[in-house]
Amino acid sequence: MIDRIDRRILSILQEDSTVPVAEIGRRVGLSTTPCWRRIQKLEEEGVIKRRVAILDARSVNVKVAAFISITTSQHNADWLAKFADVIREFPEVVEFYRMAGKVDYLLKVVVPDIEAYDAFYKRLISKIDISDVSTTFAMEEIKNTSQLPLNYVVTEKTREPAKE
Amino acid sequence: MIDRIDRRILSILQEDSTVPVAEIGRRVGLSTTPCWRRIQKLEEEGVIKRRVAILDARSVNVKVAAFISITTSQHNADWLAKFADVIREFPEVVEFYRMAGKVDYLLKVVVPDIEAYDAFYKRLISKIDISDVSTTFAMEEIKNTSQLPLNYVVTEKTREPAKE
DNA sequence: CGCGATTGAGAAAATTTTTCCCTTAAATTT
DNA sequence: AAATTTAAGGGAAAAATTTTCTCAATCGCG
Repeated sequence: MIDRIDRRILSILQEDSTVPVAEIGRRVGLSTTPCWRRIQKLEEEGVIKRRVAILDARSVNVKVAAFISITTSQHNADWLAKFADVIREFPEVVEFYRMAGKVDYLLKVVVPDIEAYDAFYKRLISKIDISDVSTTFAMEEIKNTSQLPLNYVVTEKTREPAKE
Repeated sequence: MIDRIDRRILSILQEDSTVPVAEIGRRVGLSTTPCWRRIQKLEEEGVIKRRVAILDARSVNVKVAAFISITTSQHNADWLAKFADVIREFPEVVEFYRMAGKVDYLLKVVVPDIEAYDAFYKRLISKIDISDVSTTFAMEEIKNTSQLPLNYVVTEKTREPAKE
């Protein structure tokens, strides 16, 4: 079970995973070893999934983000499995959800520009047969974070009321 | 300018930032020092924005993702600035875009369940006056990665044709 | 009360990052 | 084409950090 100290550790690592364990320990009031063990445990339990470098979209030339809403008449597991496999092949697709409601699937795609989007789109529909598609483009990215809110974490005995 | 080696380094770090510099060097055919210097440079230039821990949404009790489409009659910079500030306060909002087309803004929000979504929604509309809102829920997260495609990176002299 | 079980701490070992100094290769100037 | 600067790589050593090991304190509970 995650406790308050774990939560603070997670908060720090979500923000910046380069801070040394000793420093994390200092901030949460622990010495290096127990702090290190907690982090280790959080990794083993899968609470921490991975540690990654976050790149600047502009620098890697993907300045345009598009959201693609897909509605399909196909609703069986096989079709979805195939669809999912195809999608996973495209590195441009950074998010992919099955949705409730009118739209069946939602994709977030990143590409350099509109032309590249069009090229991507053609490749996509050539690979898989989808009936109804609609795309909207993001003009401005106001917020985009990998940090999940930690105020809903179930800690020892008490559910905390919302508060970061 | 980013070259092929840099791109391979970025690819490795995007996937797993815990691999030692010496090992990265080995994989890209460099010794530790020049590899380390390249990484340093990529950080200074802002190509690498940060290094973070990615948490498991389930483990931190945010099992539901919702997309909120907002249409407003307000279209001036002041209103947007205020709106953006309000939104940034909510840790539940992990993405926030200004869109082209019918919908003005798109938010991605993560919460534990539908009730929590409703509570969030009430807090949101109490803080800011928005006219037209529509929410759709993700039933299944099929793909969600922080890894940007690197096939569009402009490397020395030649633009690479699409190929991961 | 005592007895595991859990959690924390300090010191030391192992690994990794970072610095320093030197060599090579490429580019630029004359 | 020679000379000179500039950029990039490499090895070894220093510094910092992670990881292991051993031991002490604390807590829950029969």
